[in-house]
Amino acid sequence: MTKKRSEPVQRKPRIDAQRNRERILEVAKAEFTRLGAEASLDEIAKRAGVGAGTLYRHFPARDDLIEAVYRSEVEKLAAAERRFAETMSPMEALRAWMLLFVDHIAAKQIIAPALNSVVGGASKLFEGSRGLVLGAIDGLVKRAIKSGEMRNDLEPFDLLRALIGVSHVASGPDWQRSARRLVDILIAGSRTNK
Amino acid sequence: MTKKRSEPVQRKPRIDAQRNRERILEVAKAEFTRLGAEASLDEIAKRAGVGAGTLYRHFPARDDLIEAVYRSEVEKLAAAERRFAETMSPMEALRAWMLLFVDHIAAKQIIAPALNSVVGGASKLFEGSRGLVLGAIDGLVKRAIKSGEMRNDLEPFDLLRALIGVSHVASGPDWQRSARRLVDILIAGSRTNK
Amino acid sequence: MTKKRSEPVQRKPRIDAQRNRERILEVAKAEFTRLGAEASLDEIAKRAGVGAGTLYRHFPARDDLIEAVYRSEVEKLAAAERRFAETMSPMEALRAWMLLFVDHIAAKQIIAPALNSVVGGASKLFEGSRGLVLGAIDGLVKRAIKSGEMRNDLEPFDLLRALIGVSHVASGPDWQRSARRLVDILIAGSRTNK
Amino acid sequence: MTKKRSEPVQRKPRIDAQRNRERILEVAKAEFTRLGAEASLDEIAKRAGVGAGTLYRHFPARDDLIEAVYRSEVEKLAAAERRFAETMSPMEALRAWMLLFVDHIAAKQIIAPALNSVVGGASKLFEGSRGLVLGAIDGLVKRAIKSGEMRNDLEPFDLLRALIGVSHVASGPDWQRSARRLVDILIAGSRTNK
DNA sequence: CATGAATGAGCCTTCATTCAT
DNA sequence: GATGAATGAAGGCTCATTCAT
Repeated sequence: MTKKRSEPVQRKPRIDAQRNRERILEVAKAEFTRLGAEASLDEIAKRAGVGAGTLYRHFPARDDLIEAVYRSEVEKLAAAERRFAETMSPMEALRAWMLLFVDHIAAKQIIAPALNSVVGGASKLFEGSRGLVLGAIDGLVKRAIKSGEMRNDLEPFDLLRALIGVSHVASGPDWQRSARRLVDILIAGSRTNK
Repeated sequence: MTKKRSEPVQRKPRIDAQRNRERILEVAKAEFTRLGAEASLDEIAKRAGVGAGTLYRHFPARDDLIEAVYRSEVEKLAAAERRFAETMSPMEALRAWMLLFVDHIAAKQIIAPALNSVVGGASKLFEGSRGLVLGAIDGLVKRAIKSGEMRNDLEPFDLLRALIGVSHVASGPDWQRSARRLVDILIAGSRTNK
Repeated sequence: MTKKRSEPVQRKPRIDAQRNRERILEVAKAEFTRLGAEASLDEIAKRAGVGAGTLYRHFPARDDLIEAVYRSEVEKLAAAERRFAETMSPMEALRAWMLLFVDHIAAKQIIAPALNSVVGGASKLFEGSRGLVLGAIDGLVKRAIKSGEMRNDLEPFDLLRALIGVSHVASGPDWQRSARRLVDILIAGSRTNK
Repeated sequence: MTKKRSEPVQRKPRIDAQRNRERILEVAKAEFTRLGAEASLDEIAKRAGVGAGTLYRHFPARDDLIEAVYRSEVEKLAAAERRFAETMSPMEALRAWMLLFVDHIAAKQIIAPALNSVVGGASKLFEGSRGLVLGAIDGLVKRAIKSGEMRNDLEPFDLLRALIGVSHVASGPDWQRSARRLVDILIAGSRTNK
């Protein structure tokens, strides 16, 4: 606006905005991972190399930023579900997805709380993307039940809760292997008693 | 000078110190439950009806307060373990304790993180009481393995991690029943494949 | 929102940053003078008509503010030394500068302690500007010695120390004249015994 | 008062009170020396092994404590003056006393400010003991003037101010020798121009 | 007389959010 | 659209002083 107001120049168009948005998201993910959902927005803006105002233009409220970070992760999970369902046996696919979930989501301190409220159904935010995760686990579980390998009294939700719980524990030197063992216990506990 | 507006007059004897300490602990537990470990200490003091300085006299650092709250909970769990082990069958005792754990510890947002670091072994605080929880779960699991009902490849730690995870999820209208189902899945997954 | 109640409206341009900075410095100098280096930063901010945060943006640590105040004073002294050296005889210049030092620096309670640590060489802050004062007194003394009017066993440092001491005493109804007499004693004590 | 109110027991009489008072004074001097006049009274009480209330009983206000510390020092100086005056020549006595002053008073951060206000005549406290120092320096200077060795236009006050100033500078590795040189300059500047 | 618990004002500091440029 | 300065509300913590026992 401070430009000579006659030329319709348009030098720095959307590209810049888009680039900023992405940089912010990237940094935000890292910061939320490091410090949890309370990470300083000022710090995020600074690390992303933008002014505080710019961050606020893109994400008017803290939750908007959290959700954006969260959604990008969730989309990866949903995609994986489709991939696994096509290429693996039902129980294998379930197990693989559960492991991916833990691996991927764990240590990302916002994600677990965010998912938490998804499961709880409490929060307004995340409304949009909750379907993605729920759909994924639901599909996997239903397929496994249909195949007869899994108890039919199992609530997909419960499994999701358990996974979220396990993800919370992501810390300590050995947590990766521990998580793996836990997934296996969950799987074992979910099988039909042949 | 602006006193808590409900009590008549109240002396201020030495017993008050103890009473204050307890009131602070009580309020702190509630606040930590509501808001997590970041709850405002000033607010806690206010709700407990004491000056900020009084809180600091009793608990010079935030961690001291957290630990005190945490320890009082943990002691209840350890006591329960002894009770259960005496009066129930191994698997029953384990299940009962797990349920108690979830019921009791859940929704208390400091506890889970605190236990987390116990499991992770990372934190200096809680050093003192970590043995209590670890001992409890360890005893229960070992007894169940010895009885032949439980897989002998099970790491007590893993179960604790799973419980902590489940506890994290404490929210939503149905979480109590969900937690119960999860515990049963964990138990089922832990049994020997007869 | 509660604005300083005297100014009409005032834009809030970028120039304001500079203006704020200066206002803060001004107030800080006055407050440090009144109360010493422990003056309340909150109070300084309030008197300068800015929010606490603004003060902290400009001077992240108390020492940054102290140093800024200190440096602006010291620069005036260094400038005066150059002026005096050009226009006066050696002993006159020295005396004039000493009087200026006392007049100028005195009653400014941060300055004296700050200079103190300059002389002591102890403090990290002020590192930058210590050269200025040291250089000034050094130049004046060396010139006076060279002229033969001053004892050649005189440590410029000592004179500086004495001046700082005298500056400390700045209070009481008669201190200005007293300081003047002291400077003269110091000068007299520094002359060669013809 | 909470004792059985019939026996006139009197087990812990003045001795204790006196001992406490002295211990407090001792500790206070050390603390004031370490931290200046802002030292924590709580800390002083603690180090003296008494309750905060006890300190307040003996010294109702901070200034009362400061003055008490101050006075005990000042009395030593006054005593020294009498001693020196009897055993030394006028100028020697003056010089010795000045050195003692610097040695003794220096590094005791309350003393200098306290004396400061004595000289300034501003403060109500210290009223009582100001005469002691003033008397000492006055006596020494007058005697030296009378002997013809000292300029008769010298204000004893001025010398005191200078000494206080020099005392302020007490820090840095070399301050003792520097202070000594300064005293000599002052003496030199005070002599009659033979 | 001594004790030490309690109080609460006051200071420092951080940070989300707004807004003029 | 971007920038970054300004704001002000919290919150943490300390400490002088009072007061019940």
